[in-house]
Amino acid sequence: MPHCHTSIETLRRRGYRITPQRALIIEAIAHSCRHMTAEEVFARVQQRTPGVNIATIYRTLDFLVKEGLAHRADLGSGQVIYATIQHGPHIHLVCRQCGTVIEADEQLIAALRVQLQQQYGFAADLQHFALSGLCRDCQERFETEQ
Amino acid sequence: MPHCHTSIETLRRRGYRITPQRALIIEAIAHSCRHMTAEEVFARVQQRTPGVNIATIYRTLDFLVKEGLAHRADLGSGQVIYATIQHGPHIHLVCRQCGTVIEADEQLIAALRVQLQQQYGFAADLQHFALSGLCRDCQERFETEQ
DNA sequence: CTCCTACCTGCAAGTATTCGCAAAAGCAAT
DNA sequence: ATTGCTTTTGCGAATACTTGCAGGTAGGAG
Repeated sequence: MPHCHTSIETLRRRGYRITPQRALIIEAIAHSCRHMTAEEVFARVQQRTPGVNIATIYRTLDFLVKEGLAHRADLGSGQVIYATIQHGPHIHLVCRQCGTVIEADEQLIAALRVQLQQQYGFAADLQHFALSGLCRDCQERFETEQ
Repeated sequence: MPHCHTSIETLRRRGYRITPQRALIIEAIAHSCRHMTAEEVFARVQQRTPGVNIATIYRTLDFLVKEGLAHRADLGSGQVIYATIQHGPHIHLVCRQCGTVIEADEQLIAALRVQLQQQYGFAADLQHFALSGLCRDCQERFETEQ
């Protein structure tokens, strides 16, 4: 599994310390084939090394996001998920009525990325982000209702 | 100020009850010229009618978002803001390193809206959403650092 | 291999947000 | 104006997340 080592090397190169806790957390989200909540990361880390504190999980996840080695998406109503940058890029379309999540292709926003960089000098993390809206079914319900 | 009445009428038409609390909260975010945090809405409502509970603020804000009468944006690190749909649409570009927020023009995502509707039948709330990334300065720091 | 120091972590307390339930109050019909 | 049914609210407790601080440890210098 190469990419947790890549992340660790990147952090070392930037002058951060590699603690057992950080290694465990990086490994946890790298090996998960899906996104994980903070609580799920905590459970997985606990399994291998009990005693790691939940505050460390939150701090380290935020730290990895800040360093660009993980992504954070707020799906609304308390659902916050984390994933490594190696996960195939995609968009979460979250219905604000029924909560359904559709995963859309990232190609849709390739043009947006370029424009944001050119016009605002902003390098957007568009690999893994959430959009709120209404799914097809809920749109229909809304129309008939009112 | 017409648009808080519009929101109230919409809710009534959909069969929801108009309580004094709801009216106050709708008025609060409608009259604010900026986005507000839940705490700011609470403060403003308290000013006029002490006794409204903070849980009601959270519940009502979520309710308004679900009904499409307000928007919610998570700017990261605990910053969650709400705004009415009447606010001019725009994108928040939030730097994940330094926290700076740039407000970008909504025109950039007009095409995306159409594509999401056509390909996924999804009506995205693109009037007021947040994107995480790196601002120009932090990109430069990253490049020189490593 | 040991020391040193700044960076990290654990702990416990603090803040933000949500939930369950009983009481209160819209509003439609009478 | 009153009744009745259902939705909302307030309250307190539970959960989710953050912060301050003191002690622990990674990793460079000697």
